[in-house]
Amino acid sequence: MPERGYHHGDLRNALLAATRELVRQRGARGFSVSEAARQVGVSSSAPYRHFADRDALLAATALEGFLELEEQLAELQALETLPHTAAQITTAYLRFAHEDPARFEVMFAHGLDKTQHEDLLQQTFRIQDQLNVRMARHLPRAQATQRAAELWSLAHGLATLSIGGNVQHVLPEVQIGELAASAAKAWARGLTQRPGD
Amino acid sequence: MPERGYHHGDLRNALLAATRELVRQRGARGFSVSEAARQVGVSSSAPYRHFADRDALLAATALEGFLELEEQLAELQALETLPHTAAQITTAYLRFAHEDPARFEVMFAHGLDKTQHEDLLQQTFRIQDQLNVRMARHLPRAQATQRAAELWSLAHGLATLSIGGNVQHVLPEVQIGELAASAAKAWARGLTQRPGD
DNA sequence: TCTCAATGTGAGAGGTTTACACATCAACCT
DNA sequence: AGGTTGATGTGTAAACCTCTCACATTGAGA
Repeated sequence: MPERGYHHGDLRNALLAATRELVRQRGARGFSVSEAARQVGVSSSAPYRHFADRDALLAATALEGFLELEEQLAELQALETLPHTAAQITTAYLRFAHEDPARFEVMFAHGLDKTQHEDLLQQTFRIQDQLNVRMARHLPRAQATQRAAELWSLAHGLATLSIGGNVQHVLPEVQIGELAASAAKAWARGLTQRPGD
Repeated sequence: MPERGYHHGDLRNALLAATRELVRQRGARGFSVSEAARQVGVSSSAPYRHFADRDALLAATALEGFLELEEQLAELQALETLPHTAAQITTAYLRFAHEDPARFEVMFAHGLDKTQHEDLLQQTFRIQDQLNVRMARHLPRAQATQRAAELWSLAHGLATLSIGGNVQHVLPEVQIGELAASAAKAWARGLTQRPGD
């Protein structure tokens, strides 16, 4: 590891990396700007040159998470039927959440006012769009947006409850992935059955 | 307001009330034990006679939330069909979440390790039971538990995304309640259509 | 070469959590 | 009555954290 001079050179990115790791270890609540600075080897006030405050640093790591989520959704290959597509998206979402639960929590922590962080809001829209496009392949255009929101809700609920350990204790034997696929397929089948009502 | 002597008399409850109000105002993150103590009129170390630490105080208010949620679910009258039941439960859940979003967040904050707070876990089970019973009215017994978890996930996802403002910005015109009912009914219809697969 | 804008440092103000020794008081036991 | 005691509140203080501000350092461009 190269000795560094007075200036770090890439502090912003180094802080983001340290933050992600710290959040992973100690959780969103346990994380502190000071410790991130310490880990990177700068003074505890240095981070404030790059991030307005603690929340801004967390928001920036949340943004990275949203970008990654968009990528992972984009990589999914299109499937034939709506039920399969719904199950595919749901399980992918679940996988992402389980990869780094603490960061996933940061991404949706209500503490971060998304209206204060325009970029976060934008990225949220792009993910919605991902889902819209995929729904539009199997549904009338007029329905797509609402249905996409429904699917997202289903996936998100599965993810958060599962991460929080609320499902495992009740259904230890069932794989959460199977449950997700089953719920998504049921929802999808129900859509095509009686579009009205 | 009566002058109080050296002892408060009902500090535990007073703290719970103050905590709920503070969490409602400043959010879970903005809440501090000190401020709750100040508000109640005791020294900042007094709360630790009643709660092991900050998290314990939050866990206790979360528990109150879970008890209230169980009550509200218990009050729902049984309906004829599965789709109607699913929609009814989902909208009730949503209503509860919107009543006090910050407390709802505290209830499911991953920061609180439910395995550390046995009572929280227990109450979670009782809510699952509520749903199980209602599902069992319309489905084979063997399915009920899993289906209840699916329904809970759907409702929970709708609630968290809606609270976080992730749905409103995408679908400003659609009432979140309608979206919830629609999703729940679709899911329910899909269940009865082709139980297998 | 000189200057300046960006970036890092150190000190410090003000807030928080929590431990600990001590104060107070209601209730209970003689 | 009078004394003891366990529960509950107080005050102090240590260890932390966020964030501000004046100052130091340095690379890059004029």
